[in-house]
Amino acid sequence: MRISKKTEYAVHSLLYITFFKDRTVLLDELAAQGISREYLAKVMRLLTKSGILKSSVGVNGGYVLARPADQITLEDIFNAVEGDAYYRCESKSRRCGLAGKCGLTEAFGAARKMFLSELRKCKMSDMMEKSVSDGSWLKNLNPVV
Amino acid sequence: MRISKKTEYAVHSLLYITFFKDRTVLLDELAAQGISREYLAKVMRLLTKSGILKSSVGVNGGYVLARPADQITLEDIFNAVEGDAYYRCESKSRRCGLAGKCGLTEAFGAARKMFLSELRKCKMSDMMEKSVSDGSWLKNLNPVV
DNA sequence: GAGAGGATACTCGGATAGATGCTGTCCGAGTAACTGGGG
DNA sequence: CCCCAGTTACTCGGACAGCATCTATCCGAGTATCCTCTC
Repeated sequence: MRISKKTEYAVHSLLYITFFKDRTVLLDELAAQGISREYLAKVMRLLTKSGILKSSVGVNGGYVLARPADQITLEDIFNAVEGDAYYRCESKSRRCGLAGKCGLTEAFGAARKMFLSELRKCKMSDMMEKSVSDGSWLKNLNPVV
Repeated sequence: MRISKKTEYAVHSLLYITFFKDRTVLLDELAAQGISREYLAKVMRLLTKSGILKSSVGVNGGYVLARPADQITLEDIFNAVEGDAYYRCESKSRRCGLAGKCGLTEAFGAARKMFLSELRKCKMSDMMEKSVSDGSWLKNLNPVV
């Protein structure tokens, strides 16, 4: 449930890839945002494994989106990157007579659902639009052919 | 945003205190659930500072609820215990041209609001009822006068 | 001109180390109620 | 009977160690394309 830097790295890289959607993007290009290259590689692998990206190895390899940007939500990215480990009441492993009957697991489970459903509303294509209209770097980038 | 053990300790202890709402409860009683006494003391202090509990030191000291159990929500407890540190996009500190314009901070902020509003629905008194009706330890406890 | 083999340019993924924050421990300080003795 | 000082029973809060996880680094392995050489 923690939001780590991995998610930030993933989203920014996906924005970049979305911008150059008609060509494969290199890891080095993405790392040029100021992200550790090797660490980013691991994040990209998570996105690839979960089917958000397609990667190809070898010469002319790199990354492309596996599906259109309006079919990728922040929830997809969050799940791919942060995993689905989550809180569970551990009272049973203590001398706690509640033995998980306190309803904590359920309450936090419901809260997580709301959290995720809010992330689901946020599509990659929306973020792309917002970033471009805010006059960000993406606007000024020249495709490095 | 992480849900640590502190929250679990806090909720279970508050349940105990709620059950014996007409007397002060000792730290040792609460720690008897199988929680490190000294660590729990820190959690209790967080709850006291945020106005959920009232504590008194000295002989006959201990803890009591600062307000009725139906006016204490899981959100109150969560905020008191986990604090309000939360995700902020740090792209500015990198060579990232997005400079925080990606909307990540806003998106996760909205998601957090939904998360908290769900926790707000869960009152201490509800959890108390649930725990008792599930035949838990609370039912069998004899007030240690 | 075509096929084979080597060079090149990428990603994959495991091992490892440092940083950070949670968890747990220790201990002295502070405070309020009780107790007992002296006036 | 009353007051005062000492004792006792608590919480407060800082310092510190252990540990898990996140972050970052290193490096060899694997793979696809391209280039060159040979026939």
